Amino acid sequence: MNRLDNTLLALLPPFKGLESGQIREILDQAQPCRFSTGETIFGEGNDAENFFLLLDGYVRAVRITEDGDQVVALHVSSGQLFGIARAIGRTTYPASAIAAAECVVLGWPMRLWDGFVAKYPRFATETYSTVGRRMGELNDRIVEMSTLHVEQRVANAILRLVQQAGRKTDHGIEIDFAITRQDVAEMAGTTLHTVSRLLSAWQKGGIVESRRKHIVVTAPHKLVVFAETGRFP
Amino acid sequence: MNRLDNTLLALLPPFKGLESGQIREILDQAQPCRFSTGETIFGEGNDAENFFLLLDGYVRAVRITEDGDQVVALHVSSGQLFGIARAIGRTTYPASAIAAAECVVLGWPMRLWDGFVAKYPRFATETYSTVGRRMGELNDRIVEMSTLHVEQRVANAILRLVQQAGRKTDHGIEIDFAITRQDVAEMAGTTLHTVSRLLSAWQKGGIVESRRKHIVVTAPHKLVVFAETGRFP
DNA sequence: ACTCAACGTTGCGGACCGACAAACTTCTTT
DNA sequence: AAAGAAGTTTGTCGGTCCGCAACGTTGAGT
Repeated sequence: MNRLDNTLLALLPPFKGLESGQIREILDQAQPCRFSTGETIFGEGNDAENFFLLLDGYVRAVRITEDGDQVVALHVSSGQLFGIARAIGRTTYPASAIAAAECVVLGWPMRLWDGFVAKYPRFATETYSTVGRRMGELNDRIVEMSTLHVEQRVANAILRLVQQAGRKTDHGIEIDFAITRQDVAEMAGTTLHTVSRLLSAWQKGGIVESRRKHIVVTAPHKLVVFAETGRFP
Repeated sequence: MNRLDNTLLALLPPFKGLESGQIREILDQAQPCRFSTGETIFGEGNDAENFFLLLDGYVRAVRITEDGDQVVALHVSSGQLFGIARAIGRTTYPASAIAAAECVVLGWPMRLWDGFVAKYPRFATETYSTVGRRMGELNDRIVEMSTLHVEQRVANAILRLVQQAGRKTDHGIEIDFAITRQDVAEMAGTTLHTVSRLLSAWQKGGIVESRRKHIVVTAPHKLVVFAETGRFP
């Protein structure tokens, strides 16, 4: 079983270019783990005891406010590192990580972090560019929420999902994990009612098709134009 | 002149604990610079040729959308590093940096970055915790914008300013640089009209006092409660 | 097959807040 | 001192979008 992981790992950005001995060493220290949909991998505010690599599946990072509102901070797709609190100088996790689909995960105790950064140059650069990517995404969302209307924000949220978890099908690009209207609402900062209305309207307009917990974007280009301009082409 | 900087630098987190020889070395490579209010230090999207330390003053990081809307990403106060694109794996600046007051700045060419990270341990940890702090702030703002009303968002924006640039006066805590209603609006994702109305109302309620380009929070605690609950105590 | 819970849809009323407009104040410039 | 620019205040109007409510649909468990 570990043999599969071995070749797999060597292809991923953080460990690319390493010799098989080093890969073996990394794997020996890793704790492989499975999580089923909805399971919590770690909780907001917990001590950051481990850092993780997502081998397969999707992970959602969520934050919860005092009065119970959830906000989706980001989605992690396979091949990415997560729980890397240490990379931003934190000792606790800034958000909860919840499996958005069946997940296969490798975890390492945080005490190995400094060694990884020192020994594997790609690991360091990859973590920092991961942080940069996520920071850029947060920034973009703030700009969106400051300047755009709900319709456009929902469009952007769905486009972001498509980018991170899009899978081509006959009808268009499908989001590769179960996602509810409520989830989309928590990404765009609105209510499930509004999301439902918008998806219904877009379905009539031939932009998306959606069934329960599934969203397929049938006309991605039109959605992009709408997200940017607020009008359909 | 450099002697002053010498002792000054040794007190700041990134360079704390260094010997005077090392400080001298760092200073020799630095380009000191002044910027007056409103001047651009670097522009969004530009090649990240330098990284900076703010010795005195305040810097605003802003992003501009295609259709001309400005959004304030964050404020930098003295003693902090900025323009540290490299720390998040970027080769371009993600936002423009504009002097929000008279600024004194040290700049280093980005090619020195890796050396700094390797040679000065505090520099590395400090940059990553700076990134973490800013990321946390972005996250908080997203949560706010997703869940709170404009009134509360403006309150939070002002409290954030107070925290980063508050100066005690006889009447309360004053924001230490010139700031317009428009600026606050760009922080909270609203319009200057709404900010004006809110400040007027709060002034009548004895929470703030504001003149042209100046804001003094006279009852910080009340504002905190309002920011959290949406009601005045 | 039936039950129940989770998820989704739709209509309606109204609060919130942005857009437009106009006047006023403060500061800078010449 | 006068003119002008920049910043602020205040009012009115109307659209967006949220909350509430009720109902419909899908799927999982027994």
